[in-house]
Amino acid sequence: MADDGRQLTDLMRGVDTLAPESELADRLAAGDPLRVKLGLDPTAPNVTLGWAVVLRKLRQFQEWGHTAVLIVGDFTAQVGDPSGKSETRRRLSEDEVRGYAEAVLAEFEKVLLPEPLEVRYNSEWLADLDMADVLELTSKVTVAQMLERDDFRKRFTDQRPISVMEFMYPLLQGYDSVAVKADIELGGADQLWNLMMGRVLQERYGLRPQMALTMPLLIGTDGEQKMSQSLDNYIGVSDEPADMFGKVMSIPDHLMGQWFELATGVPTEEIEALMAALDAGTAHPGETKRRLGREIVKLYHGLEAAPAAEAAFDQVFRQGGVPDDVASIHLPADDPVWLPAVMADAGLVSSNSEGRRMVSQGAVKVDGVRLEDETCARSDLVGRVLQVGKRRFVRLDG
RNA sequence: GCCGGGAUGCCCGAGCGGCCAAAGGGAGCAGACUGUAAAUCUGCCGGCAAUGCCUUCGGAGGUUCGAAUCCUUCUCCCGGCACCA
Repeated sequence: MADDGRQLTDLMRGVDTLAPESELADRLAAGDPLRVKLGLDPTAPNVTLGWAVVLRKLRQFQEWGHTAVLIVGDFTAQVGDPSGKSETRRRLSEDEVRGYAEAVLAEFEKVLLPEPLEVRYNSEWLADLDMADVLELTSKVTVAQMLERDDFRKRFTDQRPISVMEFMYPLLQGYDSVAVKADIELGGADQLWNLMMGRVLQERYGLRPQMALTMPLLIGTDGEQKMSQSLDNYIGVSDEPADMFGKVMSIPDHLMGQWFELATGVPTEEIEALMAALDAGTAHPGETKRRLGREIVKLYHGLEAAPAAEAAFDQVFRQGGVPDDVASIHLPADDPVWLPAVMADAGLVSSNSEGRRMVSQGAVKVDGVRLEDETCARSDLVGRVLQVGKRRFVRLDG
């Protein structure tokens, strides 16, 4: 196969860890399509760019003809993956999980190819395990092996609680690999240990053990922590183009390299050139970041959406203007009008007090003119745009 | 089961009878600066049309002129020890 080299290079782009390292090349050379497993726990309703890093890797495998085996962890979501967490995670109800699963799957389809794709719910096999099966499963792994995992060991030595149920999580995830006979499993960098557990279990169940391939964790818009919905530092793949672009523009500069690499399809050599230009000072960071924003918007909303998103962004931020699609509200009949209440009613601020603070801090503008007083003649407001801070707008109707 | 420790605002955390809407930090918001960002500086950060008033310190009672602070009780969490057909 003349393509083997190219295929391997392509598949290895951005990869954090591949274990065992040499096996993938051999398997690709053998020419059989691989069963590529990716498990997702529907614990939140959106798909973030962080998730998309792994998803897009899965898509790459599809593009080379391998089968994507998507495991919806409807069962495991109710256990809760403790990976990287310092404490026991809240358990989700069945209804929550089902709702999330549907929402998340719909978003996944935007990234993955329809073929070859296999979607499986892990309750299919996990819900039917009886006690004998469970004992069998638990007999395959020792407590010492469990405690090799960093977060478990840490909690153990710190004398913080670890429930036995949490020990079950990696076993169940690993059992998924047994059930679907995965050849390779993808995941975020924090999943490596869990993926290796799948490998161990497959071997003990007499199957060919899977490979593990992890992607680095995308840092969130705060520039500090991994992107996640619970930290609210994320961009969702379904975010509106303008919103998506704006959020990209707000990331710290030092994230650009990683984001180009992991969140766009820009070729590696080109990214290197971009980064080199930044280091050399020959490229403007702002311009480079705009490129990043366009690339990301393009990926999820199409080619035409990118320039439009950028223009909308400029209108608001660069020119301090007003976006095109501003919601309208009706002013109360009073005259003069007391603005704090209007802002609170419109949801621009959380309370009248907050509104008053905004006025006193000079954050409130009417048609771009800073407001000095909380009250304002009605005639000066009708038909104008009320702005709070940089990005909250509302049009005032009579 | 026994012994001990704990529950404070979005989070962490001080307070231990009045000076407490509650220190400090983080997060967040706003303003200045900028590249839009980061960094930095400044301000805000329970509610109320407001020099005051109202609701907050796990729940319910009580003591007191006065309680986040003291007492009783309940709920929940944590640790240690014991027990385990």
